[in-house]
Parts: sequence; C-alpha cells; structure tokens
Amino acid sequence: MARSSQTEMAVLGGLSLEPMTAYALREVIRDVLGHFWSESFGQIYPTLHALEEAGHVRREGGPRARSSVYAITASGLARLRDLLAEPIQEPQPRNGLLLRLFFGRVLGRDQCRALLRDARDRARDQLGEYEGILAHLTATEGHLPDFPFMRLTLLAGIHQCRASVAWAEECLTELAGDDNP
Amino acid sequence: MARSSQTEMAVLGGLSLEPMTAYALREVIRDVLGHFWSESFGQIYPTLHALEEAGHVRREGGPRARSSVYAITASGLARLRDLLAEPIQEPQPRNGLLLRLFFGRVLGRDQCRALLRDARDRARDQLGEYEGILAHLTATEGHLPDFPFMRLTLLAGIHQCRASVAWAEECLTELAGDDNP
DNA sequence: CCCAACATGTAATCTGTTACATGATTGC
DNA sequence: GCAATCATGTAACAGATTACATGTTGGG
Repeated sequence: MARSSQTEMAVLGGLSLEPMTAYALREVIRDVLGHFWSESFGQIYPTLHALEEAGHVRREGGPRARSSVYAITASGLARLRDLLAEPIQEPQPRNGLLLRLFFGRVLGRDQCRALLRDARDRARDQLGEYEGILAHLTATEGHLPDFPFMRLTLLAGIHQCRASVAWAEECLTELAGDDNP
Repeated sequence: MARSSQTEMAVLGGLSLEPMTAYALREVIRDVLGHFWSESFGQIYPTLHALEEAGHVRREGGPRARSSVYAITASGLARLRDLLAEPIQEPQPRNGLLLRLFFGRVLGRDQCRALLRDARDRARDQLGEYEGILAHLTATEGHLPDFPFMRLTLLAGIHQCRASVAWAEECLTELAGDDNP
C-alpha cells in the first residue's frame, strides 16, 4: 500500500498531532522531525493517497477544493499504533566523517584536524539550537500532552552534540603534531 | 564510473590498507568499518571492475586465476586523496527510536520505557565491545601508522555510546508514572 | 502587477539491497 | 565424501530523491 511503512509512520504520526494539508505536513516533517527524520516530497503525496484509499486518513474539503486538509481516522490511529510497535529498522551506518578519519593517514593530519574542528563547531552550533528550541517549546507548548515526548528527542540531540564536542576536542588533543614527523 | 563516489572511497580506502581479494575487502568493510560504514555486496564487485578499468586498482593473479588480489595503484591513491577531500555527504537522518518516542503519546508510556531500556542496554553492550576492540587493537596493532586514525573512530563510538546511556537513563527518570494518570 | 509562498502532483532517475546462480578449496 | 567457507558475479527489485509541471493566493 504505502511506499514504505516508515513513510506511513511519519505521515500518520504527523497527522496525529493535528489535521493539516499535505504541504503543511511536509513542513512539519522537515522542520519539527527534521533533526532525526526525513521524508522527501515525492513520498508524501503518494503515501497520503494510499492512506486515504485504505481509510486511514480522511480528506476534508473535497478533491476539487484548492487545498484539502487531511485528518487521521480511528483506523489510521490503530494503524499508527501498530506501526510504532514494529521493530525499529536501523539504517545502514554511513558516517562520512569517520570514514575520512579512518583513512586519515592518506588524507593527512592537517586535513583531519580541519574536519574535526569543523565537526566540533557544527556540533556546538547545533547544541545551542537545540537548547533554544527546548526553551522556546517549554515556554509555549509545555502544557501539551505531546510535549514530554517531544522533549525526549531534543534531549537526545543535546546529549549527542555534547558527546560530539567532547570527542572532537579529545581527538584534536591527540592528533597534535606534524604530518611528517 | 563507479556506482557512487562513496563506494569508491570505501573500496579504495580498504585497498590502501593492504592488497586483498574482493571477498576479503567485503569482510574488512563489514567487520572493520562496520561500526560507521556499510557497503552491500552487490556494490563492491562492479566498483572494483570500474576502478580496474580506470587504472586505479591493479588485479594481480590474472583474470583466469581462481581468486584475484586487488592492489591500489598510484593513480588510485591520488583518486582516494581527492575523494577523501570532497565535502562530506550527510545521509538523511532516519532515527526510528526517536520517531517512536516523538509519537510516544500514541505508543504509550510503557512501550516508550521499554524502547528506552532496550536502547540503553544495547548502547552499554556496544560500549563494552568498543572498549574491548580498542584494548585489543592497541596491544596488537598499536605500532601501525594507521592505528592513531582508527583509534579516533573507536573513540567516537565510545563517546556516542556513553551519551546514549546517559540520555536513556535521564529519559527513564523523567518518564516515570502511569499511562493514564 | 509581480513576487513569494502556498499547494498538488508525476516521471525519471539514482542508489543500494536482496536474491539468485555458480564453483573451488579445505578441514573433518 | 560432505559441509563450511572462500570466491565471483548478475539481475530484479525497492526505496527515495530530483526535476519537472502547473496553478492559486495574498501582500507590497
């Protein structure tokens, strides 16, 4: 039915927050889930059509209206519960930074250090961003029933960023010295 | 030429460690790079053929031998250096655990706690594994020129695992209480 | 009136995985 | 002799991205 149960999960999940248009759903997935999830544009529309056909979402405003709002149905909520309970599919790891560092002898110490400094700086920036979002969300939406769960995902980002910074610092200390000593 | 420059990088990188057969290369990618990189079987052979045609690897033992050992050439090493210096392609994030937790209100607190305990335990196991590999590698290959760089990737795993454990613990503390309070 | 943002969709393509297919070597 | 491992490859498929294609609405 839907392209993949993964996309289905994200789409139904988004609509479980509140009914919205396909366009708004895409923005929610990009802007709200974006730190740990992504769906490409071309997946969302076909998945919504499939979900509508299966009765898991209801299209409000009719097909001839300029924009249609999708809402999750009772069967859609049940489907979402099933999907969320499915075993987690870990994506194959593909960490370009670690691949480059692993072959650091070929790349050279200087370039490795540059990569590490860059990674550290980006992690630091991201950390600030997460902390800002967390503060903002706590102030504006701290009362919502979904908030405690959204908070967990932000905490994850914060912990991972702190670890990245600490790791990069440690590596930079260890990697001191010349390319050709 | 090669399926993707990413695969090319991993293949040339593997051969930069030492010449080996395609089969051995696959095992190195799976067992040594496995914690941060993956290549599927079906990519390695075509990429090797393309690299051979381009003169970046040399096939030793001839095409009619039962098994052929591939070695990286001077142009291959140059190509690897170029690839390693290319900007890092970050994969689209797809963290199934965080997606499930984000929709934790639908999934239920109990199941969220189960997911977190599981994640914590797996991170702990992995941490032990990384520490074991690091100790072993330090003892047996600590003198190799590639060792300091390999070490960095293990340190990354160790830091990330510790962060995951701490995060999961924090979440479990926060997520105490009943599903329907 | 024009531009940015809203809105919906399709088709081609790329990338990567899995399943299939085959055969040699080596230790038990 | 037989099973496991070493070894090499291809083809079909699945999943996802990108580019294309089109039209509306609202503000400056």
